[in-house]
Amino acid sequence: MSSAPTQRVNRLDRRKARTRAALIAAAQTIIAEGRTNVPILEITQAADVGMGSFYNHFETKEQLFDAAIDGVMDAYGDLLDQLTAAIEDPTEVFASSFRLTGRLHRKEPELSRVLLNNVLRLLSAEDGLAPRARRDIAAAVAAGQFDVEDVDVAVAMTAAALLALGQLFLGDRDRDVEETTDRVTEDLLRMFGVPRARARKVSRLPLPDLAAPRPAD
Amino acid sequence: MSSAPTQRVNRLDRRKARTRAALIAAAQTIIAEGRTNVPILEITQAADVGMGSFYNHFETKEQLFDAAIDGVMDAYGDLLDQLTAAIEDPTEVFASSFRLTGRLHRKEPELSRVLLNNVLRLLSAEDGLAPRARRDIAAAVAAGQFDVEDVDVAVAMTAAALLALGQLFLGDRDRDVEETTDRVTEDLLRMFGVPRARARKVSRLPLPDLAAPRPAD
DNA sequence: AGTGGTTCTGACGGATTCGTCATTTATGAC
DNA sequence: GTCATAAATGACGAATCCGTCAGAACCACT
Repeated sequence: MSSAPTQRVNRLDRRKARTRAALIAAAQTIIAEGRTNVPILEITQAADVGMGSFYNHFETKEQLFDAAIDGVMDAYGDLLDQLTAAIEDPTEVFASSFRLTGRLHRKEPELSRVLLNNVLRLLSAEDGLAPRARRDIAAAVAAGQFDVEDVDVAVAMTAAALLALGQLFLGDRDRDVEETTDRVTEDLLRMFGVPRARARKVSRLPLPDLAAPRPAD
Repeated sequence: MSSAPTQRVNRLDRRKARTRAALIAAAQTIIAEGRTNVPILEITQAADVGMGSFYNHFETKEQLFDAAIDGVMDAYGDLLDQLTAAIEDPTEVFASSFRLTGRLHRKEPELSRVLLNNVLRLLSAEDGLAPRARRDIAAAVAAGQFDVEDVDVAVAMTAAALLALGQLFLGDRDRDVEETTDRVTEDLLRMFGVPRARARKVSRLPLPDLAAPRPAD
């Protein structure tokens, strides 16, 4: 991106976007704490924004929460795409994404809790991560590496496995995240028809570093 | 007056239990509709019970909901045990339970929604279905039929697969429940180390009839 | 600096919900 | 039948929460 002083247009728009972002950010931390059902006033205070501002941007709390979760999902999805951009082999892309997300349950506990507290959304085909999983799986199928009859089932099983991992780590803090995640990855790959030896190898490849995802400001 | 034989136990206790049961039953249908957040008054009215009675039995709505969900889970778990009591082979017990529960997403949509709306509880190791799954899986492992290194992982994957099924059926009403459920069952079994041929066969065996579960009165 | 448009703000009235409590009803012992 | 106890009941005051609105603050443009 070139350094263009585009501040010419919209200072007003930027102000509006800023308070909207503040609301969303506040909502994200509140969701991460599992405490939906807070009064609107508490959200606006956490966002350091006037009470009335809420209604300038959203009509209901649910609307705000939806936007907040979408934001988290999209930001994380973008990060994943970025981290796996260098990998060409479809199976490896899938495996890497899954393994990174499994590790995220420990590295980013708040993000993990957002996932767990919004399971249906994660499983649902519309939002955030599911389309990316579908894309990756479809690519592997097209390349003749996965043998799955029904991509939707595969997507659902992937999401489900992710949740299962999160729940496992939540209930047993001493569990080895890398070890467990990689083994489940291997199981998943085998479930998708990848030969045993290759499944094992792919799920043990070195991983790119997972930095903290940065929600867009 | 004249006859006082088997009137042993307190009529008072029975009255108390009855209103408690009424509250729980009302809460169950409300939960099934996905509408937590109703005022207490609405629950007591649905239960045909005085407003004040609520506080004779519970301190918070969450307490009531917890009891209600536990009740549903236990009732369904008991039903499952009953239906699979005649089967001796551990793998078949596991597969039958899973397949029955998959079908339940269509046959008992309300129960299905209870599951989906309370995912974390279903996944959690403490309550309801998870202990039974653990028991069945452990039995299959002990019999040398499952090759899983970590029973907790297997339990979590089972629960997650169940949720994935529910979500799939919710999002695509035309999807074939039996077909999809049985295929996922087969995948799960193979993931647990069951040989391909046997996995396929076991996940296609005839099933006992799934009648509507009857919560204890 | 003036003007018109946009967003921000917090206080307020109205509505909802809570939890208590005095009273009533059902039960059991005598 | 009388008394004592446990549970049920719903009306009421307290508390919470919502959504609006009138004015302040901010911004672009001339």
